[in-house]
Amino acid sequence: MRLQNVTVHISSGVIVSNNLATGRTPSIRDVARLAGVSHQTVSRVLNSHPSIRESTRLRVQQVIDELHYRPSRAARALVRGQSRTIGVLSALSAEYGPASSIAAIQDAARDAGYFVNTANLSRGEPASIQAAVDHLMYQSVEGIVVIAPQVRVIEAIEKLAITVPYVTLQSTSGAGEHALSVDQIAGARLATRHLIDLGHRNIYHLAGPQDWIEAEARMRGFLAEMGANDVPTTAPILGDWTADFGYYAGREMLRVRDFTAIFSSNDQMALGLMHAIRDAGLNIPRDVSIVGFDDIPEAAHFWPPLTTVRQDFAELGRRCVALLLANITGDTNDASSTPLLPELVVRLSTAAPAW
Amino acid sequence: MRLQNVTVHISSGVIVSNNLATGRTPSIRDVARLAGVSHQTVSRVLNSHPSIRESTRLRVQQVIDELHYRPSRAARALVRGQSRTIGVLSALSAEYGPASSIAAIQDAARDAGYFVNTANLSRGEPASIQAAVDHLMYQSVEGIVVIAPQVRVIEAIEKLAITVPYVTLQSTSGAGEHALSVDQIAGARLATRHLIDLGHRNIYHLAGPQDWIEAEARMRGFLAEMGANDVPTTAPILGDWTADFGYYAGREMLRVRDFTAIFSSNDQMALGLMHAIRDAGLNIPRDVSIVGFDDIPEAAHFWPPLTTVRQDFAELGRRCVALLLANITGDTNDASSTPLLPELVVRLSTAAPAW
DNA sequence: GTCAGCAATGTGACCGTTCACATTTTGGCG
DNA sequence: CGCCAAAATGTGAACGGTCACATTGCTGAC
Repeated sequence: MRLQNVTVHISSGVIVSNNLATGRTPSIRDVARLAGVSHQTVSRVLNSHPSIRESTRLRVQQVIDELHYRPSRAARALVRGQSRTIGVLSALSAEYGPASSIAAIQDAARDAGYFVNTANLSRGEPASIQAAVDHLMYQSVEGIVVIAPQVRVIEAIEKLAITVPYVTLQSTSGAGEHALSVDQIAGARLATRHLIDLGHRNIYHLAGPQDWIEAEARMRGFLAEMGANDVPTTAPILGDWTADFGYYAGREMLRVRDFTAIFSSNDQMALGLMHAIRDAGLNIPRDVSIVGFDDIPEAAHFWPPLTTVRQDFAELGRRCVALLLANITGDTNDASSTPLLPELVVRLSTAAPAW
Repeated sequence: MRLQNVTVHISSGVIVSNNLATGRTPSIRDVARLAGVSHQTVSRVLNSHPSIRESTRLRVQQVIDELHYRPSRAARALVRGQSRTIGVLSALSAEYGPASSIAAIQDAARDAGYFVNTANLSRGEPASIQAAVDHLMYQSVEGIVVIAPQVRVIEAIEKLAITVPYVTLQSTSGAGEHALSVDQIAGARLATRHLIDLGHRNIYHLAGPQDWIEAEARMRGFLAEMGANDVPTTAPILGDWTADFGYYAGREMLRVRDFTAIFSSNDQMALGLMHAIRDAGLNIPRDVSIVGFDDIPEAAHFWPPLTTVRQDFAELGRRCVALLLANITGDTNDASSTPLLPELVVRLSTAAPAW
């Protein structure tokens, strides 16, 4: 299982077979020697330089294949001064949304010839941000994608005066240059408008954690749409994205049953809400309508199937990489121009109010 | 946003301030010059060599801080011949289980001073495995964690004769040396036994995709427990892990309603099943009992809350890294000794059969 | 007072690639 | 058949660390 090196055969000082004398992994000079050319010619073959005779190219390539030679990434990075690596700074990386984006980022980066290194912020935040960024910088990443759109994380990053370009996913704060996101406000307005159109007037909003930028954006969208339709609002409840919280929040809310609909800031909390509402013996959507956000794959099979706002996490991840690479190479920023719009998916958890 | 280099001030050939003459990022020799020591002394400070006078260490450290000097990872990797990077080969990386494990792997690796590079297998499988492994090998990873426990992936990897240690997560195939997993068979037996104990005799099994090792293990556990209790079985249905499939499978199964319980190979499919069963006007658990597998965070809020088998993905990820690093450094394999056992979580989706 | 021995530091080579530049080969044309 | 530009290839020096070994300074035992 661990045969790291090419086997070696030396007999009376003469190298037998065309393997290397030493047990090292082959280098560009080994290839050169065996192919009867200079190391530089091999380098040119590797980088498909135009002025290489086809016959030479073939001969060198053959030796490369025989030796299973791979150029050393370290040596290349050293002399070129670039690592071809981008970093991802992520919180909640086990959640559906971030995980989907990360997967897409990795694919897109790989297609562009880049490597991806991820650092998580799972543990207690304070120094952890600094540590995570350090980890990435030590890896000499050429750029960073931030998928931890909490205000304090963004602030910390700006304070760190990072020396490489970075892009934040999902943040709708003014910073246009290095922020990319699905329009959360538009999505929240879609959801709210849907409830209003159905005839609801007593609508609660179960929001995400206060310092999450997207939670705040969804809240703003909710309030804006309510205001635009002259529907009075109560203060949103601040949750933590989990189904557990949704459940307990739902139980609290049901003590005073003065609403006919709830717009939840994500699908998990909506699930918890639905659980609490059913526990109370109420029917969804007859007694209470529920709208979620994200459209996780399970949402279509909740009971009842959840009306929610779909956003394309994968596309977001891809655009993010495009924007970041454009920043790195200095190209024009093509990708972020057209905004990414969320979409309302109407299922069975919403209906006109019974009263 | 992109001030890559230290600013430079030169006046009449004399370097003003203690910055570098060139716009380069500082190297170990720059630090040495400014601290009035040799580059080797700086190297020793960096690697906390014991025989360095405290005063010297302090002086060097100060220059390092002033210059914001960071050792070049590329140069270090080049001369040491090691990258301090491990690769993760993953399929379904957006799913809860794999995503949790990946996050834990990253944390554990970071704590051990390693970097993690992930390659996904999302696209069409055939050449993609080779490409993904190539990607990782080119990154010169020192080891690989495989979280794509499909038979063909494992086979492909073994065929590739990878020159670095690798560990497969979740595979219960005999290969003890580089396989680590929660005991899937035991978990499946727990779930099955639970249904049998409740009095069920007509139990279906909705399995995972055929070539997934863990799907096969759960199926084997199911069959073993059924056999041990002399309960006749029908052929398991092979699914694809998604809630959508669970839904359609459920609809098919309900055409002939000859069962009182279903053991689903994961929670998502169980959710789909429950959806289909309710659509048919049946009650869970009165008419049909359902057991899932994984205990995703949402399972507790399904309707009804899902009885399922919990496995500790995070712990699995951590152990995986421990095992891999032990393999890399040649240490004794401490971590994998005690098996990781899954746990039955009984909620409300199971009950004694009504008939 | 000298010298062994260790602590602290310095010197030069080397890792595997690319870069800038030098040199050789090739082919077309007068 | 010689000449010249362009094509093809070669040469040596970086890149920024670490390694092996050399050197210096200091302490203490005889």
